Amino acid sequence: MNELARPSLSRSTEDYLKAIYRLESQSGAAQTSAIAEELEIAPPSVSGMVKRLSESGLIEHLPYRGVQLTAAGRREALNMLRRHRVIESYLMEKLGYDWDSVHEEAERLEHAVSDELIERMARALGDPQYDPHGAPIPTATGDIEEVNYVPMSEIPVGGVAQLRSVGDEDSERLRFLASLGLVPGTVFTVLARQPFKGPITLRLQGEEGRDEVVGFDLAKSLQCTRVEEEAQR
Amino acid sequence: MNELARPSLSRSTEDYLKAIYRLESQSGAAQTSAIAEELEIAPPSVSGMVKRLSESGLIEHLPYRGVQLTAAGRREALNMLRRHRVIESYLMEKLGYDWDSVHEEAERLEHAVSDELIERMARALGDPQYDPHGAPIPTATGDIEEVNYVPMSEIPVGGVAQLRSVGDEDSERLRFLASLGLVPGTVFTVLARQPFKGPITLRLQGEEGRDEVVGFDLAKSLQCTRVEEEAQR
DNA sequence: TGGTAAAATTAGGCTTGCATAATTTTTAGT
DNA sequence: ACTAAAAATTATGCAAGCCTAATTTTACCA
Repeated sequence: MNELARPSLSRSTEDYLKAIYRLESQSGAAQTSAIAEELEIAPPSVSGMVKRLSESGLIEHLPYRGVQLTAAGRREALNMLRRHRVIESYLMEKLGYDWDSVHEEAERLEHAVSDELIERMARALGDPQYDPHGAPIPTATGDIEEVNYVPMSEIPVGGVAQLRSVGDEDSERLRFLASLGLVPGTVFTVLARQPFKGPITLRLQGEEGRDEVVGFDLAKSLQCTRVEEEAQR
Repeated sequence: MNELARPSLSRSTEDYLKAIYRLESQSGAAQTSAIAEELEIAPPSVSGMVKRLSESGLIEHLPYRGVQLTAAGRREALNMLRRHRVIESYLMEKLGYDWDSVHEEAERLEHAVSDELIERMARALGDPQYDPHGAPIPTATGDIEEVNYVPMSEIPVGGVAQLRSVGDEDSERLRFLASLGLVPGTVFTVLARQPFKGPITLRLQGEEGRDEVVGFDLAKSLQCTRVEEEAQR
């Protein structure tokens, strides 16, 4: 309620909340070891921090069971997500950053900017709903669009889909995707799928004759929406 | 020489270097107690940090005598100054901040931005030489313009001068200055000076009939250059 | 030159956030 | 149900940075 009295969380705290949010979204729960791996920190360090976070009322901790964000914790996590994604959008749009290099810069800036600066950046961009990697940007009030994407790895042969979201963390991976023509918005048809988690062959729309092959694991991380077939004819 | 291998200083370290640089510029030397006052930290804490900084080769410490930046320390301090001033310029120019509110935001951001982002911001602004408060911006190579300003408090009655630099830290003070029409670039004539550190009366150029009175202490902090009299006739 | 005030440092303590080693709890397989 | 492996926690310890209280050094003045 009180917008002013933000005790301002530590950088570490903010990173923990982000990691827990991500784990909760992906797998429903956040285990100590998973947090440790996300943050590249030893598990006992996580145990210690979890105690502090739960004493601050940002998470709820069931010992030996895992951790959940409280409403307050989720609010902070979404705020960080907003910061990160607005910053990425701003750096690309206004300062000429490449999509494979914004993440690192945003990772540092998100802890330093004020809410006011974020709102000014967002306004300067026309309040975008998605960041350059296709991820939805939470609103200033802490709402985030529920996305219902399907991984490219699950689209059957003959299926037509549009790439929506690619994740922003690995810049080499992003450069590779760009070299394949795979950016948010790209529409493609699945031409073939090898069994045993084998590669997937795509035909990209609008680039006559451009076929590309994508490994299964990579395809699993590419979030897509199905497209009506007739729209492609 | 190696641009990549920056161990990246802590926020605290960066603040100490900035404070020491400022004190060296002003009074030639930096004493423990002066650093403590600048940073609003207890003197023994400064003693402790001074030991660490001098072990890192950023400052030279003569016990009980004071502290001096090494070449490496000065380089870092100037880099921080550049960051701060480029950020202030950018926030005002591109994101609509007021000149009395940029300082606080820059104070946090300067520790988080990369050199690359600073260069991109500077380029987007056309590589400005001065920040919005009139302070010279060090170059990316660590050179800073030697300014030779005279405090408004030392300009004799009848003297004509141009306000150059006002300092950026106190936002109330900045709002007050703006309300008097005193911003970098303002040209004025000293109409009267009371003795015993009394107030100074100015006539502002170009705003017919606008006379303002400024207290001595405030005038002492307003850096000006003298203007040829005939240029004003 | 002695004595005191100011400045600086040392001594000792606290919190945050990390680590490793040891221990406890949970999970899963037979 | 028992037991080994996996997961989590507790026990300790460390560095950075801050604090207050006590001590040392320097500076200045009569």
